[in-house]
Amino acid sequence: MKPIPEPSRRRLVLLAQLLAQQNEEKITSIAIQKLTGWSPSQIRRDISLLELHSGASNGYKVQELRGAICAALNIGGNTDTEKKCCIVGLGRLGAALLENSIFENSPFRIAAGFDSNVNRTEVLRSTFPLHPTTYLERVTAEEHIEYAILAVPDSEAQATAARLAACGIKGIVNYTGIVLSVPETVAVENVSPVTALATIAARIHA
Amino acid sequence: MKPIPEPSRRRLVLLAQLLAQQNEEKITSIAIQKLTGWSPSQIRRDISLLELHSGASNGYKVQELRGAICAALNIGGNTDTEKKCCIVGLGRLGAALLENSIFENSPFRIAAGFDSNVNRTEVLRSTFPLHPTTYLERVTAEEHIEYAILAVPDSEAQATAARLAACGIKGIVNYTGIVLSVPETVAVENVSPVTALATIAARIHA
DNA sequence: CGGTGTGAATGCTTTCACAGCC
DNA sequence: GGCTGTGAAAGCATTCACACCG
Repeated sequence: MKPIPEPSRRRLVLLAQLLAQQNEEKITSIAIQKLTGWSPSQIRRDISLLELHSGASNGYKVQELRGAICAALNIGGNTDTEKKCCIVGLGRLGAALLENSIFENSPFRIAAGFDSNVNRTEVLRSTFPLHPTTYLERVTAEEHIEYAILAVPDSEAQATAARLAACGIKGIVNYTGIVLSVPETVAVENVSPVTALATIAARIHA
Repeated sequence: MKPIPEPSRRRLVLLAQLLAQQNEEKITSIAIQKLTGWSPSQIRRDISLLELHSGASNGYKVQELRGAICAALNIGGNTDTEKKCCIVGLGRLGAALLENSIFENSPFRIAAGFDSNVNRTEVLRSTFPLHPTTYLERVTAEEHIEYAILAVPDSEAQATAARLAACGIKGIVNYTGIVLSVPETVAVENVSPVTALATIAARIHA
């Protein structure tokens, strides 16, 4: 399968999520437009990239389509494609993510949490082990952790990201207010509230 | 000034943030490449959209450039362009954002928090007022709140987003796992950990 | 009909390459 | 020499429009 362009990928990820929330058995590109605002031809083009060829001529079967998207983007929900993640930084924000229900029904499983303050790793409760950040390299290697959620204080963000990159982590979800510099082998998604607000504000007037 | 295309806007928002973290007095497009991975010609093109014409021929003055970006994207740090926001949903995640330091030195000011559980609004401490969600319409109008951070449970996400849209909110930062349907007058930025991880995972293999 | 899938056309974005400036 | 700013070319993404299918 040929590579799927970035804008389509981002839409397909959201589409997969949206289909998971759907009750109907079938859905048309026009119905998807109503939910997302994307144009029907764009939606059809995105889907055609999956080479699904489900041939159906009046709408897509919701679950089949969702399965095809997950397969193409390797974000399948079944356990054999499960991806291991860790949370680095267990302050208020990081600790809030320990709530495991967030990741239920997602292909991601949190396999470890880290904080440089040993107190926190001992006091907090969670369904997966918490370690001092000193063990970052060892645990990520042993557990084959691929993704990281970064929620350390801004002052430690860049240094921690560099360590994660050195561990061979494939992607970082960045909740810090810092713009990270990492090798291009590491994908970063910036989701700090301030960055997100600024992105929106820039769209409004600019 | 002509409208700035979306990909450029997203990069410029990050660039502004990155410049704020910089110590040097000047910076070149090549130095920015080292930090971000973007190509120098792309960076120069993005900056040229600002019509800064600072004419300098060996690099940009960091603070001047940052100021120009903030001005063009209306994300200025000075108090008169300050933008008011609210946090809706004060569970673990929403409550974590009460930590006001996150928004320090940003052009955004949290002016209110909401939760449907009156207990939480009374127990939690914060530097701005917390209200029961019943008052959402009233308070957003009185306080002229423009942006919202949505951190309610998934089951209430769509309904709450609809209410925010009806209030005339301009943008929503969505920390829920739900894909929101809102009128196109409302900008949405999806930053739930699961969506962010999925976007990254899709990039890796696809 | 009401819908999908897809060449072909259009419209954006990125990259190239070079004139102009310090 | 090293760097910016920008026309012009190349490369992508989106939209159009229509053949085809149930």
